[in-house]
Amino acid sequence: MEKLKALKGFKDLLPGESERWDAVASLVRNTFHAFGFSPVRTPVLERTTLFTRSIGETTDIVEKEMYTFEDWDGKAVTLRPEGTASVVRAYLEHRLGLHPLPVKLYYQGPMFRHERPQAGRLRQFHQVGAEIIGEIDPKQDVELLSLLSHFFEQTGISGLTLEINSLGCPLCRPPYRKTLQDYFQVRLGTLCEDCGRRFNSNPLRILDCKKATCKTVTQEAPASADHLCPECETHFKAVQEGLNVLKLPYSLSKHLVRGLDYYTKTAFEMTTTQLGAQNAVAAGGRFDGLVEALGGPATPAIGFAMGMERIMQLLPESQHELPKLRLFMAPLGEVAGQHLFPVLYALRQQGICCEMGKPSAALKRQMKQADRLEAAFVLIAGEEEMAAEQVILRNMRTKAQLHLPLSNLVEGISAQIAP
RNA sequence: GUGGGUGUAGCUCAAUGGUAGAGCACUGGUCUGUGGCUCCAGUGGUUGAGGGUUCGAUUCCCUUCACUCACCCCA
Repeated sequence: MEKLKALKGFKDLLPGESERWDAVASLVRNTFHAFGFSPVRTPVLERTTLFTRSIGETTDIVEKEMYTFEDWDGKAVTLRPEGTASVVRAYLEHRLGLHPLPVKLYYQGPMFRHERPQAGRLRQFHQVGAEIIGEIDPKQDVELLSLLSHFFEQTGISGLTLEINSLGCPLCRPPYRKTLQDYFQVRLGTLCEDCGRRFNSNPLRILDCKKATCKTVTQEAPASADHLCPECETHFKAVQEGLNVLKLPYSLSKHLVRGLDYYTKTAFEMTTTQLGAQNAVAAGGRFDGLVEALGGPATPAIGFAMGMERIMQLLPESQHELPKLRLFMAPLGEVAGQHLFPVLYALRQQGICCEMGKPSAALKRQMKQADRLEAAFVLIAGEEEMAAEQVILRNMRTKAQLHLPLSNLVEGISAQIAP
């Protein structure tokens, strides 16, 4: 029989690692809440058109990476490859724009792209994202970046760089794109094969080609930040000033581009050098045209997404610590076992993490089990103790033992072992 | 989709053209009601799968699959 196993690019999260994910999730909750963001959860399955209209028909994601299939009613549906489109869809569907603007939302959950797995890249991966919808003010850009920066500070991850750029808007991007194509037109011979393709499909992409030969060509290429319309230029300047006021470190990256079509103006990435080729830990930008493109009123917005798997790889070891077992109860014989069983339940109801051994097992064996589970305390209830209406409570670290009466046992235990 | 690397016990890895071993882990004993340490023993592998060469293949060759890294793309 064929061995059953998880699909390529899909991973199980086992005890040990799961707790670390929970810890990061709760850090997300606290941090994002402090910055005024509310959580949303949207379905993982959406109509395919949501993504083709938002991400862009000709992007690689839409063309060859989406898990798309026909639903029972014959309609094309897709496992979401990213989160922003769904959030905007929900924003429009539930008329969240009727709330005071801007609306600030965040989400976390699995995304799906059929790519070849490699370091920091899976087919089911997890993102945490935040969006500010309904406000064009560059202060929103700065607020969002301050959240990003503060969050990573809280994680203890070091060695991150915030890079920013401006991609322009529908007014200044087309002429810039033309300028760029003119520049590359006469240099096509020196570009790599991939860049030859990009020249027509997405000339901006040539700017972040990794090949050395292309890099020498792109070095002198015109930068979008130098070809902005007055509005975009003012906006970009204001963002930089805002970052300076908050003393947030960043660097201007003239050749930073985005993979999804909906981005405008401010674009940014949080990168690391410790993760191999997949060096972006978080990325995002302004998407002032997306809400309208999905059928809503013209509404400016900005957001980012962070890759959970990449964050987990960078998280310092100190964050791995697991909660330990507080109490292990070792009954010797059925009488003790039956007496302790309700006590076990009562202690757990108080939120105390405890386990109980098998009454038929020898004390030595139960002690060993308690040790393996890293129990802080062990409760020993043998025949002698039961006859004397008491139990022994042993502190495993100090080896100190004391007797507790059977009456009011739950209270007696919790008073002794409270952390 | 393209290219490179690697597949031996649950984990980390040895070894040899003559049908496999260690450490860790696990189970038990040493220790008749008190854990960690020591020592001893035990469980555990059709050497990823299929085919070929050979008297004989885990080792050499081919194919395939899986994992992995990189390209592409992207968080």
